[in-house]
Amino acid sequence: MDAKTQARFDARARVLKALAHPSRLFMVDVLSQGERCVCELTEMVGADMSTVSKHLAVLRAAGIVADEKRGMQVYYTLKMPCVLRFFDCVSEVMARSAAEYVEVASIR
Amino acid sequence: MDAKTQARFDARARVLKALAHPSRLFMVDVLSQGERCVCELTEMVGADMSTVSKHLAVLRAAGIVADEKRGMQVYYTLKMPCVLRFFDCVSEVMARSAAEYVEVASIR
DNA sequence: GCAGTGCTTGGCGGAATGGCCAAGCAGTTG
DNA sequence: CAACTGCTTGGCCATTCCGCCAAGCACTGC
Repeated sequence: MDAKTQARFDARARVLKALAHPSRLFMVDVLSQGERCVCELTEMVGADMSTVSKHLAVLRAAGIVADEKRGMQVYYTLKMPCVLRFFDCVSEVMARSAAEYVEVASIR
Repeated sequence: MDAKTQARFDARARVLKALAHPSRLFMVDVLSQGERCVCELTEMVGADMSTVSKHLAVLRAAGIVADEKRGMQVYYTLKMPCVLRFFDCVSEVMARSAAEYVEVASIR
């Protein structure tokens, strides 16, 4: 794997890492339906606001969401709706994995 | 976020986490062109075989690849070709991120 | 200005991840 | 059986991630 190839896969992995957390996936899902302020997302996720803010910073750094301050609130929007397509594939993987778990369980 | 929703996003995150590493993405890419034994992948990735083996175990646990022992070698195959679709979207994210980096750099 | 709200950042402890080396294990070959 | 190959597993260390609390910062309103 040469340096150029390495760099390309590093970049891809960075985006996937940004998405690879349940709370962040949930927020992306919520934001696909429209912008939300941090307070709303905090409420929905059910974690400390500082935690949610840091998750949003991760998504922002990856270019997946953008923030805009309006008045006292900061609104986040989904910049990469195409990431939603991930879910279709992931669901497929999940369905098979679940089936295998059942299979393994029944063997035991 | 109720327990059921939590479980769904946990499951999705698990698959994304399995993919969120440069070496693992590279191996998925290689496997999309056909099966490979661990020794070949080790050679291509350029890491210790034990490291590669552990990465493959992560992909296998997520249901993304499958292994089959034939003779002295273990061959891995891609079970979820749909994960390749991720890359199109990731490329798009990368292109925009790169553009922003340039922008930020030029401002400095 | 000062108190209050909304958000971000710093910091800390605990958990998970990733890499290598070494040891173990299965299958092959002499 | 003994030596060898291909792979996996255990263990260790360094690094990163993740959650909360506390502090700081920006804007609003009294």
